[in-house]
Amino acid sequence: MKARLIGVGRATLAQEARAEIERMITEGELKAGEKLNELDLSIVMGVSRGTVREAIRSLAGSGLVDLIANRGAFVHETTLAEVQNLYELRGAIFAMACGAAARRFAAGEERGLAEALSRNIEKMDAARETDDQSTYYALNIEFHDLLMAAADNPKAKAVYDNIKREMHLFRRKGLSLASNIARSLDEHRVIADAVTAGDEAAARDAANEHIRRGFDRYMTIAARDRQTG
Amino acid sequence: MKARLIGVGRATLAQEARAEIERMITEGELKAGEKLNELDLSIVMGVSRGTVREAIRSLAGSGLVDLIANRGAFVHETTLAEVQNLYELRGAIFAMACGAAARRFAAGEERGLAEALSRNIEKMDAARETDDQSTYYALNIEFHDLLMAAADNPKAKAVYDNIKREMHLFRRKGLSLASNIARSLDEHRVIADAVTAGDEAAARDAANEHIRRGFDRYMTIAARDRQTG
DNA sequence: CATATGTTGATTGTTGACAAAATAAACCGG
DNA sequence: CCGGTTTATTTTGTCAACAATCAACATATG
Repeated sequence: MKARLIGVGRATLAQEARAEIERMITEGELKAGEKLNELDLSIVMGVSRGTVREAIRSLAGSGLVDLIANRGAFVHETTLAEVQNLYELRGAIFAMACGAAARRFAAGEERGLAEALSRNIEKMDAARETDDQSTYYALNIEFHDLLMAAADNPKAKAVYDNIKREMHLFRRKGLSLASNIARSLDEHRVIADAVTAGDEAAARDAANEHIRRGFDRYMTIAARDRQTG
Repeated sequence: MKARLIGVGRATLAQEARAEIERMITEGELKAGEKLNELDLSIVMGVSRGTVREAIRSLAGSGLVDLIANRGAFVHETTLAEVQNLYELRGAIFAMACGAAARRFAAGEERGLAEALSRNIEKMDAARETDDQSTYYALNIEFHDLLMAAADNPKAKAVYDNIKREMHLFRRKGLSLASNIARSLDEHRVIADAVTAGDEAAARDAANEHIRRGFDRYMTIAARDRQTG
C-alpha cells in the first residue's frame, strides 16, 4: 500500500496558527515589543479568536511572547543581557550533552556517531574553502543536533531548542550572524575528538569553551555594528 | 475526585485553575498517567471548559502533563531514565549558576551572598543535629535558590524551577526523599567556599558533583525501596 | 473464531456571544 | 491650553453551544 500521510504536523488549527504566528515573529512581520491583537490575527488567519488565543499561549510557553493579564501578549524583546544569559545557559546544556555523548559513545551506545561527526566536519571543511555561509549555517546546526541527539536526553534537547529559537529571534533585530567558519571548525574538531575518545570531562570543557567563544565572537561583531551604525 | 471551588482570587480564572490542577497532581489526587477530563474538571472547579482547557495547556508547557491531539491530556509519567536526565540537566544548570554566582561575587555584585549562605549553612547544621527533616528540606531549597538568584539569569532559573517541579512530581510516586543531611551539608560548604572565593571553575565542579551525588543517593534509596517493597 | 466494518456515546476542537477590564476619547472647570 | 474626570470604544477574559474526532461496543463476513 502506498498513500501520502495527510494532515501531518497540522493536527489542530491552533497548532497551525501557532506555527504561522511564530513565522510572523521570526521573519519580522511582528516586531519585538509589538502587541499581538487576538481579533486582528483571527481575522487575518481566518480562524476564531479562541484558536488564536490558544496559539499565543503556546508561544508564551516557549518564551517568544510575554503575557500580561488583562492587557495582552507582546513579542518578547530580547535584551543584550538576556542574550548573554541565553548563551551561558545554552553552553551549560550543550556541555552536559557532549559529556553524556562521550560517556554513551564509550559504552558503545552510539555506534554511528563517530562517522556522522567526521562526515559533518568534512563537509564543513569544504564549506570553509568555498566560504559558503548558508551551508555552514546548516552544518553547524547539524553538528550540534548530532551531539544533542547522542546525549539521549529529550528534556535537555527541548530546552536547548527553545533557547535556539529565542536566540534566532534576536538575530532579527539586525545583528549579523556571528560566524567564523575556520575557528568554529577547529573547535568542533576538538569536541568531536573528545567525544569519540570517550573523555567526558574533556568533551564538557571543549563544548563549554566553544559556546563561550561563540558568544565572544558575537559580542565583537555586536560592538563593531554598534560603532559603525 | 475532589477539588476546592475557586474563583475568589484576583488573578485570572485560568491561572487559578492551573494552580489548582497542579496542586491535584503534586498531591497525588491525579495520578501519573491519569487522563484529565476537561468537562469533569470544569464542573468540579465551577468554571467553564475553556478555562480548564487553558489551564491544562499551561501545565503542558511546564511538562507536567502530556497532550495528544484529539485524545486529551494525561498526567506526565516520569520514568527512571527521565529522572536521570532531569538530574543531569539540573546539575548542568546549577553548576553554571554557581559559576556565574562566583564570578559575580568576585566582581562585588553580590554583597549579601556570603552572609546569606553561611546563615543557611548554620541553620542546616542545627537541623542536622536535631535530625529535623522538614526544616532541612526547606533550607536545602533555600540554599539552591540563593545561588540561582545570585547567578542573575532569570531564564536559567525558570528552567530550573520547572525541573524541580517535575522531579517533585516523581517523588509522589512513592519513593522517599533522597536525603542525607550530613553529606549534603558538607557538599554545600564546599560550594559556598568556592563561590565566596570567587573561583568559578571550582564552584562549577562542586555544584555538578553535588547534584551527581544527590542522584547517587536517590538511586541507592530507589534500589533499596524496590527490593524491600 | 478471528477480523473487518458499522454504530453509538463520550470527549476534544472550534466558534460566536457576552462580561469585565483597559485604553482612548470627550468633556469641563480653571 | 491644561490636568483631571467621565464617558465610549476597544480588547481581553469567560462562557455555552456546535462540529469533528475518538474509543468502545455491536454486528457482519469470511
